[in-house]
Amino acid sequence: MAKTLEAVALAAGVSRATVSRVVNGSSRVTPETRRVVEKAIRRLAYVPNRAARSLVTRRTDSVGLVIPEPTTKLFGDPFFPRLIRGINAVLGEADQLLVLLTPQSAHDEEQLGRYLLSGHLDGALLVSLHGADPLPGLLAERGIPVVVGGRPTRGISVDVVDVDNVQGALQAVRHLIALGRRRIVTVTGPLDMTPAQDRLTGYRSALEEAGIDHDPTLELAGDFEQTAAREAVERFIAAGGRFDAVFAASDAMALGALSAIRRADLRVPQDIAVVGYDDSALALSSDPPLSSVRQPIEEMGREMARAMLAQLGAPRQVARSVVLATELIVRGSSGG
Amino acid sequence: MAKTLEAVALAAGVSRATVSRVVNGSSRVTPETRRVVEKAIRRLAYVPNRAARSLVTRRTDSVGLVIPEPTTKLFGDPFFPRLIRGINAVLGEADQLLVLLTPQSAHDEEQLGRYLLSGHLDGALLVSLHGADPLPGLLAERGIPVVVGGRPTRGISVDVVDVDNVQGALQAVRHLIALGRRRIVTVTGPLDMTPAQDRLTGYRSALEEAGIDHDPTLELAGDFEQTAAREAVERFIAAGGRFDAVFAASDAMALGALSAIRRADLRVPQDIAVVGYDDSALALSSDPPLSSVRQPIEEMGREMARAMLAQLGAPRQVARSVVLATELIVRGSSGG
DNA sequence: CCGTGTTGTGAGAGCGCTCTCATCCCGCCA
DNA sequence: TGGCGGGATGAGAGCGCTCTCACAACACGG
Repeated sequence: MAKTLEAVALAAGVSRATVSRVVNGSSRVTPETRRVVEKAIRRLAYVPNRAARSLVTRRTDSVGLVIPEPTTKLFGDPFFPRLIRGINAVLGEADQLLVLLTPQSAHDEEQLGRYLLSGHLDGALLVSLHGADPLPGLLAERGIPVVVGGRPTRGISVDVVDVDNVQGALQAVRHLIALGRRRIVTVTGPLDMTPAQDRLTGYRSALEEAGIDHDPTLELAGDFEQTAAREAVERFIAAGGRFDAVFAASDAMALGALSAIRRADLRVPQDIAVVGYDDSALALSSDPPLSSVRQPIEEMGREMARAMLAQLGAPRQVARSVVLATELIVRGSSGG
Repeated sequence: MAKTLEAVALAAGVSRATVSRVVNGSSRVTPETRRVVEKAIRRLAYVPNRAARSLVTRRTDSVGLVIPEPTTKLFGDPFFPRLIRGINAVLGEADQLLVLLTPQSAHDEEQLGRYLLSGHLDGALLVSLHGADPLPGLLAERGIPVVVGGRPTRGISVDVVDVDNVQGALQAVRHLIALGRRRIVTVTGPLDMTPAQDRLTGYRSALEEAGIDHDPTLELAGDFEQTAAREAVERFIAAGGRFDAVFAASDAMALGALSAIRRADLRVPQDIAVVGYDDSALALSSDPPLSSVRQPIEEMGREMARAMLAQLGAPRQVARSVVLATELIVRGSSGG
């Protein structure tokens, strides 16, 4: 039953220490001894006891992925599965476990802070925090390795892996401009979130570099959800707004725009070209299918895990920041 | 730094054993002693060392959630976040951690088997396995607590939490029948998966109880994806098939049907009423919005966690099976 | 007043592992 | 041939906790 180091040592005719050395792949062991030990390990199907190891090394070989409640709601789509796949692909190779933490209240979050602080987990991956979440700062301060996915509002000094939202929006709007569109409406996300801000910035830059005058009435406020976007576009049309394209900061909002446009008896893409953001399942299922900006979610997961491993390996250096490129997928809604 | 039991004992003027008793909420401690110890614990912000505890109790207080690769692809939508929220809500209260395992190959899966077997995790939650995955049987055999989400094909004796797919389909088709529809097409999922089978069963039962003759040509084979469904319905129409409603076993397929119907210049819901399954984001965003069967995903997570805790608490009894009810959400696509 | 039972508390032995030292062995140079 | 350096191995001490057992203290019946 109990496969212990001891048992392996006995079987291989060496000491515990030697087996330990072999298991940990470390240095000074004769090739021959190593072979013998490895055979014994295989024969006994020995697997090290994580708890015992943790007890002495003071590492748990597991990192937490913190998904705050609001986030859970926001992300539909295969965001999480993909992110997690990416994270686990890298973590798995390093023999690290991924522990899922889903604080559902401020109280939970506080508890979670203490939890992490007390060394139950080697580090924490935080995704898409809202505005001024104190968690990353708190943890980083105490020396807990932290990697944040998505740029947090506050300029805290932690490792960040982000998708280039500015570039994504830039690509989308450039595409519309290349199609000859000039009056391009954008529907933004909630502007207290950095992705929303960045996408708006990208939109503006694209217009600017094309020498198109900035017209604030073309910037409609949305919240990443479909309904508000539809209403915003309806209001815009009702107010007599002229436009020949829409760049929505999410696919759901693009669908909202689509339905407003259709009600106004305008055609997509002939009259109005539409581009969304996320390249979600929605994009493919809409009619016409939505041109959209694809984000490398899985890669983001991998980068987060890599950053974490780096921090675990080496004492904390300067905070690094990785920004991943996006890709514009052109489909029917922008006339291809 | 090191908040140990010892330190608390010292501070409270008692022995380690007594502190341990207090921490584990167990029996025989004078109320007064307990008070003193609790105060010391609070003052020192003591948190038990999980590794040390595991080492002696042989329990890790964490359970694994196994998400096989294919599953990851299949589930879009907030399926995972919701499931995980449900699981963690219950697990968290019992101070159990959720560890995410995402085997990406058969090799990984084998490794995972050994992993679980070697006592690194107290139990495993498995979701939506394909056909004859040997994992649940293997683990259950070795006495590892296992809870499967979604009924596996093989009749293995493990705890199962499932959503009532038969009932869901029944609700959907009854609704169509109540609307006066008689020639109801169904687009099925891949029939090697139990949800697909069950939904087909529900469809047939509904027809039968309404005394509508079973017509196999109305059962179109799909794969839960949009494209195949659209093509299937297109072929059906091209072949001169008559119908006045569609029940699709997934929202994505319902959208596929929708687009085929539209191309044939038929109106939804006037000519053809459509009902989907999953009540995903797709359902809301489609035009018209899709009537769809909603599944209690979060509740499913909670039930899975509860079943797991029950197994962890008591030695293995007879396998239990929990089936959760679904709810039909009626929207525009079936004419309200 | 002693024996017995009951209850709260303490002492101490590990759980399986890592890691520091000490030890041993071997080759090599003087 | 003796001494020495260096590399491979073993012995042993914990890591922080739980849990068994022994013990102390007290109540109570005979």
